[in-house]
Amino acid sequence: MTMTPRSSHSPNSRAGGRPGRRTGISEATVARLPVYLRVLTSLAESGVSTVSSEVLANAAGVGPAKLRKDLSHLGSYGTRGVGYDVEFLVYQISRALGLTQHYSVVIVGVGNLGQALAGYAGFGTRGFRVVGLLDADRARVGSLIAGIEVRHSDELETIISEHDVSIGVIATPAGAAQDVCDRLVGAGVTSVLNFAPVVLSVPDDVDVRKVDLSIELQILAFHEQRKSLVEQEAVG
Amino acid sequence: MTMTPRSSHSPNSRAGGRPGRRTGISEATVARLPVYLRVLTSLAESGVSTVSSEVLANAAGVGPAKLRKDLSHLGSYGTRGVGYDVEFLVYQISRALGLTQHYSVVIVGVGNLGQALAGYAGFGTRGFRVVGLLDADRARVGSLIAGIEVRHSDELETIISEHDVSIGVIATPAGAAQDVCDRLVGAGVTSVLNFAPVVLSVPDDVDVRKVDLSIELQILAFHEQRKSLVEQEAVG
DNA sequence: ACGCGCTTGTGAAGATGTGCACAAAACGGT
DNA sequence: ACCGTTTTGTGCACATCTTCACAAGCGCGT
Repeated sequence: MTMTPRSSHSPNSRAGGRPGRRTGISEATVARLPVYLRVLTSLAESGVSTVSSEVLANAAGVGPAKLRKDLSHLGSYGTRGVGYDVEFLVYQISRALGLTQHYSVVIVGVGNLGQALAGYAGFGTRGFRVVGLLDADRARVGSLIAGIEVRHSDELETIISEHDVSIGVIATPAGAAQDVCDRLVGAGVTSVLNFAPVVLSVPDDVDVRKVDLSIELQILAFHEQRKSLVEQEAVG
Repeated sequence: MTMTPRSSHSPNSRAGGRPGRRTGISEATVARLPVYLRVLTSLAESGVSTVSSEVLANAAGVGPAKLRKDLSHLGSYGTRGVGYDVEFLVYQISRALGLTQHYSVVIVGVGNLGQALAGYAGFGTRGFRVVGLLDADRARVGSLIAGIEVRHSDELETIISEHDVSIGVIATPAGAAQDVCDRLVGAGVTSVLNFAPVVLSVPDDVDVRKVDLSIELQILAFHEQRKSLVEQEAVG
């Protein structure tokens, strides 16, 4: 066979290699920061100005020690004996996550899922702006979804370079996903959020995150099965 | 305050405590098995009857050693010097995940996302059957989505007990999610897949998995930021 | 029948993530 | 000014996950 035996077997790999060596923030922590951020935002709206690690941790569904360790990676915000200043912490987490910058996003595939994503509140707020809704089906082109006009996939490269898009969301059928991904990457996108049930292959300097409904269901099925096995054993 | 200081701070907790002690399959492995399963199914459809760990691992986007260790937890299927029999492995993984049983699923919330989920192919196949589509909005009740009639949320308990539903999918707005979750759990559901951007609290014997679009985006933003920092440094 | 090349399965080492327990620090009341 | 209470920040031990490296096993050609 002609294919290189050693293609790419790094999991979430990005350019450098080791996670978090530069920033000191580990992958696991990064995955939890958005949760803290949401809880904090909600607290701020409720007029709370200070939280303890215990309260915040409970609201976020983690242990207090983990929370404190996570936050300590950003710096020593927080006052001993008192807690954390909500607004200040919101700002610090936002900054750590890079949400003080603005990112342009294109969504490719305007089926039910694509429409749901386009309308999703989380996209509009917090530094993300959907600058393109693309679909291969000309019947859908021209319609307005969440105030954005659907354009044809042919315009993918144009839109990406016009708006300096760095994040692409793939909500196409499985068959089209790799092609779309290649075009996104070719046009300069460096982060991809993939909803299609396929494993995408990309260069090392591109990040891919996968959201896969059927995988989540299957994981739940595993635990369901385990529960019923335990039940049977308890009976016997 | 009257609330118990120690509420629930276990991460994905289920009844027993330690993960995988009974089955010997670790959480990380379980999360990858569905990926292998999909790749294998696709290979089987292409007429491939045998794969090596290297080929399968590349197709699944993991390293070969990890793949072999994962599979070794299910048993010693696979032949040294040859590889794995595709069909046999499909069966074994399906069995390990509990997909040889059938699960009834209800989807609550029939907005764009709920509709996308209802139509999603992964739900119909592989042991899952959507037996209920529920919405609180009477304007939507009665319409047909993916061949299933939308019923009113009031019927939640009825449908769950009639069909012995064990898995509930929450695709409602954030505000309604915890109430819906409580009702699902109250009616006997033991696994929940949550798409609403809130942290659900449930009894220890109920599994919750969360899918959160805005969290995924924020994680990508973090890596984007890190990339641009590295760039700057390279220039300076 | 035998040896050679290939690929699995796995022990052991290393990396990453988690939880405990306590010292350090800040506030408030006296 | 000081002491007690509260809560952070973190060193350390433990658990989990990943990766390496290689022995054990299998099939094929001779």
